[in-house]
Amino acid sequence: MISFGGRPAAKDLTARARIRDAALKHFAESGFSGATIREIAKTAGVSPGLVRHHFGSKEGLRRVCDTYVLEALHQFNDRVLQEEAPGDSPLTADDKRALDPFQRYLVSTLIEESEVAAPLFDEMVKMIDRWLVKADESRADPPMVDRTTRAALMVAQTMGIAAFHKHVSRVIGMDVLSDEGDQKVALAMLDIYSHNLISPEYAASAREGMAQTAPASETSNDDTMERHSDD
Amino acid sequence: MISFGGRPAAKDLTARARIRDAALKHFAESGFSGATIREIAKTAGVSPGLVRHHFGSKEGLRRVCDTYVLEALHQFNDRVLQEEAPGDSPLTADDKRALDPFQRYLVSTLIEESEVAAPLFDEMVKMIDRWLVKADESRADPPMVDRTTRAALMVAQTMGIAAFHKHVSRVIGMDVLSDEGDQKVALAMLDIYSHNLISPEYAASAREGMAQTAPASETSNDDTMERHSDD
DNA sequence: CAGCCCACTGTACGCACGTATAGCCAACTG
DNA sequence: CAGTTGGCTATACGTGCGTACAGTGGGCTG
Repeated sequence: MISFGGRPAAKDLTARARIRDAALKHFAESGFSGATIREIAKTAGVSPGLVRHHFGSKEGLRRVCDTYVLEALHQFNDRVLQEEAPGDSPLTADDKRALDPFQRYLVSTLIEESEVAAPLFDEMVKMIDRWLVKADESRADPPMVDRTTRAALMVAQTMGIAAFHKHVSRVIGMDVLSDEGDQKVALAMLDIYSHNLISPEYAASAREGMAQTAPASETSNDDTMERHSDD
Repeated sequence: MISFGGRPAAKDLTARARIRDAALKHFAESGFSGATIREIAKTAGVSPGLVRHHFGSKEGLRRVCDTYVLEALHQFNDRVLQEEAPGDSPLTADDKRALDPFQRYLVSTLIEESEVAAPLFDEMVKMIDRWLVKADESRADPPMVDRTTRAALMVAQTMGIAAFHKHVSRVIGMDVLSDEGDQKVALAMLDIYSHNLISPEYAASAREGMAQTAPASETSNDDTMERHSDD
């Protein structure tokens, strides 16, 4: 069982564990390519050579960190699903708090494509999908698109808040990772998800409008980034 | 005026413009640190030395690209605000399509902190905020949090879809950048934003519950990433 | 035509990185 | 006590990067 809260003092950890923890920290803050073995070793209080000794290569170290986080998320997922409908919200405040340490690592992992990025994302989709099942029960009209698509988009949206938390913090004037900011974010999410930002009537008409204008894909998707004016 | 659609043939561009376009492309795909001057020069069909000749340094090249995109977004924003309530949706399909080439660049710029990252984000917040004004008019109860906070979170969410579009595409089984996938995403967003994923009753009770458990910030936000179990 | 400017190239320097390897030292084993 | 194992360090190698700089050729100006 991977513990989220308790932990032995840093000095009591195995050098291997200290390296892994340092790597989790650096990968989360700087990404995989941005982090360096030398800095990770310095944080762990060991020599760079020892990193290679224990993990073979930087890629090997990444693999260990990835599976560690994947396992943690998987256990967390199981625990949430086991509780079986604790309320109406997808996550309690405590649950969100427990995931905080891993959020930035998840973001970095998902953006730079590693092997476990897909399983990690799918695991989160599974979580939201499960929650959408219940949410769909209390709606009158059938959903416009399948549940999985909506779940995937909501996961991407949620991770977006974590990815750009620095900008969000700056705009709202408080750190979203602090208790105060987290509460404000939670309130905002409650508000957003409990109110229709688009009226159902307009959504219906917009759907029909879309069905007319674009019944099928027509244009080729060439490299759109090379379109700019000259000087 | 920066053109979004029309562009001269690649060979007719100034070498300087070709370098800038190549940089926009590489920065968008690989990020600033991931992109290399050598590869950018190769794409532009020039020598690496010419890049330095025209832009001074890699940082100077970034600065030019940043202001270019910032200007484009600013013009786009002005144009949208000028149209004054074209409908109920924040962006039309054509508008979204016009922003597509810059989305990945925006994501990369926002994640790696550059000087214009904050202005870019703020510009987008301004867009959503403006749209929220109208959305707030047609709701009965007062919002739980200020409009700016909700706007910032919605921007982060929206950018999250762009940031993780690869994973979303994999899960939903079609490229979200294609016409087909884009339409599906648009439909899903219409559905999500036109339905209450959380009942207002639960949201209200959850708000009161939160007010009790955490009336003020109490714990310090120490480094939460160093909490793990030993081996 | 002489002189100059400037876009542009080729080569080289210094640096930081991941990686490789030889060796040290404490702990365990017979 | 001799021998071996394994955690650990120090040093060095190769590579790719941003950067620097000398040089070149075409077009403009006087």
